[in-house]
Amino acid sequence: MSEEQKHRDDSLQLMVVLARAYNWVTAHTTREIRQHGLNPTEFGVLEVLYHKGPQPLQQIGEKILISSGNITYVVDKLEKKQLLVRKPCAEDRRVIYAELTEKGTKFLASIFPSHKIAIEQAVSGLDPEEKGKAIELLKKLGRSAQERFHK
Amino acid sequence: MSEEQKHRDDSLQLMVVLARAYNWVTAHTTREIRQHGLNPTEFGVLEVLYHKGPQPLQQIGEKILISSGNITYVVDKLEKKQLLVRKPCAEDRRVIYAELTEKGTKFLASIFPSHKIAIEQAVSGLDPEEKGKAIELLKKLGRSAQERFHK
DNA sequence: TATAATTATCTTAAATTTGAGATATGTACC
DNA sequence: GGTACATATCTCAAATTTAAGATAATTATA
Repeated sequence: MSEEQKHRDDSLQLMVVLARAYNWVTAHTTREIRQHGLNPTEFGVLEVLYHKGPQPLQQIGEKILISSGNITYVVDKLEKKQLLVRKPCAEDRRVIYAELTEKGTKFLASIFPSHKIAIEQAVSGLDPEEKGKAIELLKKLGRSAQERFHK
Repeated sequence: MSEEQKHRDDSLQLMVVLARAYNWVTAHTTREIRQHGLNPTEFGVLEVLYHKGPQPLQQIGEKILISSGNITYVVDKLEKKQLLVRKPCAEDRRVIYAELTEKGTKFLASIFPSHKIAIEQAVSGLDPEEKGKAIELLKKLGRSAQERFHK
């Protein structure tokens, strides 16, 4: 196959290996998360709040790419579990913040170490230098794919 | 931050940028797929059959990482749409193959070009050399994550 | 100010996915 | 042959997710 031909199929192959890598890496983290009684979406919401502080529901949904209906559903569940609370925004009364409770913060702090270990195990096939290169490329890829996605 | 500390967080960051890249790249392909009246899982099944030929249901599920119940459901839908047929295996009567119909093959052939364009658009933020490097790293990452995942 | 357009959240029904277990078949071993 | 274990598909209920539209609040514009 010519160099030309090789390049013509690169995008397709990149898509394939990206999907495969994502699926198998998340297989590790999903199993770990479920062991703590959460599903991946619930964990995603808690993780955003844990690292970024209180966030409007809307913005949480944007960060983890789920629908508005799903955000309502998941936040309801987490509120029932008393891991977070809803706080109406005083400046803009359409907006509602989600904020971790003390219980939620402690819970996240308690499961994060094993979550991190699961990730390290999942990606340990790359050495530090390769990880650095992969981070650089994936950052660029993700950023550009987002920019090129027009509603 | 020390080099040591930087490396300690590499795995976490790799996970983050991998998820972000995957989510935004698939946002492109998912929209494209839905325009043809399919959901991503249905497309995934058809794509496997299109590229690999008739496959036992079990093996389709393994390739695209979905549950056995889901495979039955999706194959039912595709069979109703007359895009594929079930074919019992003569050698092993537990096994059922899925095989594209002529309609299914033609359909895939008709949507694949625009699917490919959507992918090319999604990953066009990387130049050919970067794509090659990313493919190499993601291939290694996916393979090792799969190997390290023990049931 | 009034009107229109936009935004954030929620509601509801339908679609999708999973998980547990049922059924039937195949394989290994005694 | 018979028994235990493994495998492939399917069934069914419950969990999750989406899509469309309702409601309320905000912003932009005439």
